[in-house]
Amino acid sequence: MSKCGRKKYIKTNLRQMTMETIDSQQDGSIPDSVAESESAHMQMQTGQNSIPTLAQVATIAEADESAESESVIDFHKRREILSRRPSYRKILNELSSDVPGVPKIEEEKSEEAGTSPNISAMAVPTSIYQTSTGQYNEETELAPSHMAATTGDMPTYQIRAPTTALPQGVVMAASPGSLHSPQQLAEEATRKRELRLMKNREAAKECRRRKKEYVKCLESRVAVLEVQNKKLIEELETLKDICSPKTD
DNA sequence: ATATTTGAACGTCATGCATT
DNA sequence: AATGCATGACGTTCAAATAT
Repeated sequence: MSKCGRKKYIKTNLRQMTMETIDSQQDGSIPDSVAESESAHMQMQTGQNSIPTLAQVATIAEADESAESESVIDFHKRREILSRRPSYRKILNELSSDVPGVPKIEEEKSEEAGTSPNISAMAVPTSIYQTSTGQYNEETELAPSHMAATTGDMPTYQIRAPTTALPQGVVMAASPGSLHSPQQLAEEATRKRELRLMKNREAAKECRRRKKEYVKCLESRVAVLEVQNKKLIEELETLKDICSPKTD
């Protein structure tokens, strides 16, 4: 790891979560139906009635850096506090059913249908790593250990078992029953894992795309409502003037 | 000019939910 | 119950913006 220290990540996440907290608590900044469905959904799913406060998050961040023996407990505490938030797609679709002007996030079935059946046969080399700029590098097999999140240490790196045992893009059609040797079983497990990761990778991309769409949608709705609000205020002022003319 | 911060995007894991 | 999908959370990387 070069310039990215762990504190930075905590800080970054803290900032993000703070913004979320502020956003969700601002009066009027979120349409009521959204806010209601968010909180309702949150309670339904997690049994919690509040979003973590800044102080809570800060405490968590500090606790994260404390003694190693407490790290597992901290991790679970943190998990509980940072529990799942309501699905934005659900919120938007609920919103759109209430408000005719709000478009639904569509499923893009045509695209999905084109890709998913062939996904297992896609020849994506798993030893290639795509950078954020879109270029592909040879993967160095250095993967961040997720235990780093629980220990509070600098992220440790573990050497991954090379995933190049199989020719990538070649999907073996062996049924589980035909696998005998431990090596074959291991290969099958690796293949399944790679397939799962690839599918999840694609799902995550799609999910982010939808999320961006959702955010854009909300932003445009805010813009529309602001204009509407302004007009109504102006109208109110005009009516006030008419009803109570100045007697000078 | 260099260091630091910030924001966006990514891959992976964990988990809730719907379907089979 | 098993399975697959969708998505929140997390850690990581990179580039642009900002501070020194």
